[in-house]
Amino acid sequence: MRLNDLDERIVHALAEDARRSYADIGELVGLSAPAVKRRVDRLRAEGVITGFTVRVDPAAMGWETEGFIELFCRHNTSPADIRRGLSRYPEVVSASTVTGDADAIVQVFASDMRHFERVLERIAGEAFVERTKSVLVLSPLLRRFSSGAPA
Amino acid sequence: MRLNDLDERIVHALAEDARRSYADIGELVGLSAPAVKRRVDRLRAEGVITGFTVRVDPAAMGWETEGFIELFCRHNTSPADIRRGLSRYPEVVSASTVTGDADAIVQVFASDMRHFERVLERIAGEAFVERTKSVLVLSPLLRRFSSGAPA
DNA sequence: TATGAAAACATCCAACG
DNA sequence: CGTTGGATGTTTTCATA
Repeated sequence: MRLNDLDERIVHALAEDARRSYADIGELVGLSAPAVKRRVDRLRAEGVITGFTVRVDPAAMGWETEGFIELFCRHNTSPADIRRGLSRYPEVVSASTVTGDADAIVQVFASDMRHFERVLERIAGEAFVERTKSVLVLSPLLRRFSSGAPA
Repeated sequence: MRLNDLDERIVHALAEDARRSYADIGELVGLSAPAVKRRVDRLRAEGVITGFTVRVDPAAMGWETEGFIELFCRHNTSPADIRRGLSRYPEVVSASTVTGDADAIVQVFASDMRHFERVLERIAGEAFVERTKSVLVLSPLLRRFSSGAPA
């Protein structure tokens, strides 16, 4: 499922502003509005574009505290187990299994330090978790694309 | 800059589908289309909503390889220096200064391992970088919200 | 200060060439 | 893929609470 240059430029335009009109995008990439719509529809059908979402200032949503939690899991813990365990936490915005010492890296948004600590303790108490190591975000420097499935 | 219940429900509706019409959202939250638009306009003006973007399957974009790079920087490196240095890499999708041993955590998408390695070497060669430590993502388990400023 | 109704305007999208 | 035109959505104006 390879994208050509036109598709990439359309996706890029949508990444910058997903509410931009098809006519605007068409002007940008040299296509008519319906042609752009047809490509966007095709990209959605193919699963390249999985949806449209809003970019939000976390602080404004009351999420003042952000951090990463490294998970060291018990033996015989599958990625699916981790996923299932973590999906119940609304504070978890992203999680991945990784190479290296830790088994997974989990990104968490919390309202404040107390909230973050409470989430950390609950995650550390999960049956499949052996120990954790966490770092707090001081300043978010860059936040670019959005990917994957909705909440 | 506190949000009331109505604002939160509007933001939530947009987070699920940013191209949903104002009339649809209005029906959902019990407002007319113009009332929803005015609130969205206000949220944008206040910086709560920073934009609208598309959710993309990274693999479909040709980004098969994902990883985190911990940055250990030279003394007197400011967050702005790191931001400036990293913003030139299109492969960098997120970066934050953090507590703990490392100074910053950088999330990178690359087309394959060779590409990832090339980016890693170039970042490690930046003047402000002393050393790096990186892990590769094995499986992305969860990907939820989008936040922050556009590219 | 915030709302809804309505009108003017823009965009979308299915049909056709 | 582009053009067309009726349907749908957006945005301004206006009156009201």
